[in-house]
Amino acid sequence: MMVESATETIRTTPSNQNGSDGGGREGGSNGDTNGEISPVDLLHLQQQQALQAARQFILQQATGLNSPSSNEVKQSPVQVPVSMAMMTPQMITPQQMQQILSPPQLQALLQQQQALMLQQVTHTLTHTGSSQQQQLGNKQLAFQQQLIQMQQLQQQHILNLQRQGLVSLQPGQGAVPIQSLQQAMCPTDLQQLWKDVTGVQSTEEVMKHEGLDLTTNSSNTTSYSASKVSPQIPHHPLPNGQNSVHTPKRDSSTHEEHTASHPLYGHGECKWPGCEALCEDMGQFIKHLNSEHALDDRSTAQCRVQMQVVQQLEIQLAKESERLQAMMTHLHMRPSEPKPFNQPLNLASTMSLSKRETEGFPEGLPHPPTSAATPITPMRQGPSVISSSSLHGVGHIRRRNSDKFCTPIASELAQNCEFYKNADVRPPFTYASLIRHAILEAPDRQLTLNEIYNWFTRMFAYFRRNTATWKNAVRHNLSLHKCFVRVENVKGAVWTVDEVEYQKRRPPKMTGSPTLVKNIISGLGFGSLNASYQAALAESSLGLLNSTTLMNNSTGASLNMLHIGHDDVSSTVEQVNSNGSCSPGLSPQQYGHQIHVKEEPAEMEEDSRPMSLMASVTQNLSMPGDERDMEEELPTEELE
DNA sequence: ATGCAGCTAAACATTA
DNA sequence: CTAATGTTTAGCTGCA
Repeated sequence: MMVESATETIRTTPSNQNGSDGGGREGGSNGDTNGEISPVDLLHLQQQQALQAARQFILQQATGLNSPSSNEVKQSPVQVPVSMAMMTPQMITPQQMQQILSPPQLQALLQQQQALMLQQVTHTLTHTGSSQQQQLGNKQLAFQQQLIQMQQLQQQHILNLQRQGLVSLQPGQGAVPIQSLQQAMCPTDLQQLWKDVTGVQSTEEVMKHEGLDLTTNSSNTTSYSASKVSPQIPHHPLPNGQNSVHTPKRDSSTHEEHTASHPLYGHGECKWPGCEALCEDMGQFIKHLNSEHALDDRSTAQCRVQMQVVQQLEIQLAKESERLQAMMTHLHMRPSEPKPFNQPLNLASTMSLSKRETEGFPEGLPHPPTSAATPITPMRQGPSVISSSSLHGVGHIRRRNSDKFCTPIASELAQNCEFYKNADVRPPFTYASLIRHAILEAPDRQLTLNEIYNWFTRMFAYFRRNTATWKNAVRHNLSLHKCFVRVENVKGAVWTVDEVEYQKRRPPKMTGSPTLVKNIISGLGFGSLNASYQAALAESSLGLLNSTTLMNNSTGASLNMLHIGHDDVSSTVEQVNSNGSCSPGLSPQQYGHQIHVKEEPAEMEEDSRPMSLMASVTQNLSMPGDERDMEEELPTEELE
């Protein structure tokens, strides 16, 4: 989900755009052909083309141009009342617009454009002969409906963004810093906005002209290729597409544009999709534009197709961006940030895969790629993103290790708290460890069953589904494990943790052998990298370890290895962990009781999160101890 | 091969 | 009676 991290997305986008721009420009400047346009360039160019066309329309209409001549005027931004948008010259690129406008402003812009168009339509209608009034009236009606649809669409989009946490703005809200906008909105979102605009415009055009019904608005389901091939387009789609590509906005922005440039005109050719008509000069082009590409069914259809193209490309871009994020996540591993997203996801998923899930459940697989979808989602992933893996819920993941000793779930959780809250990823802890953690976090170290349930759902997105299953498991664990003591209370029964029993559960585990770390690393199987990492490890730098972990995560094999290592390690370090890190991430409430930690050995989830690993490692390292410590720390728990 | 630990599922009892 | 809460048993899987 989606969730994707906005940041990453954003980052990606710019780069893509830039890259495309750069490429596009060069190629585009030539105007030529296209021989080898990369998908990105294509996307970029087409989007720009569509956007510009849309912008033009708005401007034109705003200026009152029903007449052809007015079209020519398009270049002057002039008159448009009000909004920045209006003030914005055509030449401004979407990116620029994005930078200039804050989310609220963008929204306002869209609304204004719509309103403006509506007004114009109305105006036009008013001045039209009575004979046509009826017809126009119908058109107007249709147009208005379309506008409404567009608005709804936009609102919906904005809401989605807000929901995803990508955008915090609210329609009426004050201006938002540009930066926030950029951060808040992922490229696709911005594109979507533009798309909406474009769509509106096209719609308007249509309306203006013949009353076509653009019912299509946005709903086209056709695929990119399909749309391109769509019968509606008389011209040669393919060539056009390419041309269009070439016509990058950049052209417009460049020198040519200033004087007499038109987004749809470049290198002496009409860049209208499917049209390669040669035009000696701007005047001729304008003429051609008005005669050949006036508002009619065909143009409308082409516009729609273009919209679809843009849409498809946006989707593609989003996917690629997600992939990139996932890749970066694996390779970069940002140590410090708690962002759950990245690593945790991967880790968790990977871990599970490596372990058992692989066999039975697909959980692991989907993650990497999917996770991105979230989105990110965040939130997505995400959110959502992540979700895929967890869905199965079923699988048992095993956590093996951790439970055995107590674990420093706290630190883990603390670090990846947000991640688990948003990502539909199964936590790598055992039910027992989670329950214990929940209880210990409570102010009085006791919780009712329902409160435990609530904690699970609050802390883990994963436990917001399949409630029957995990709740049953929770009850089962409470009853089964002696460490959970049921205490009759005035209000009813509450559950407490008997630390002694809990620790008894698992024997102090094995001692970590000094070699563990080494094994782990080697297990990861990094070639040369390993060497360096190992060296780093030698130095006992946690950071390195973290990275290593991440790296591992990326590869299944490595994961397994890692996993193993953890198990071994699992034992003791908890104290360290508990002391330090645990609480940080936890919510205030949770905070309270981390103290206990000491008692338990620190276990970490095995496989799971790199973060935790890192943390633990760090702790261990920090200690005078050696590998042994490491081992202990490494332990991870899985839960399932 | 065996035992342990953990997970899921389900049956059943008790209580609110 | 229903739903929530507890208890217990069974079958599986992974790991040591």
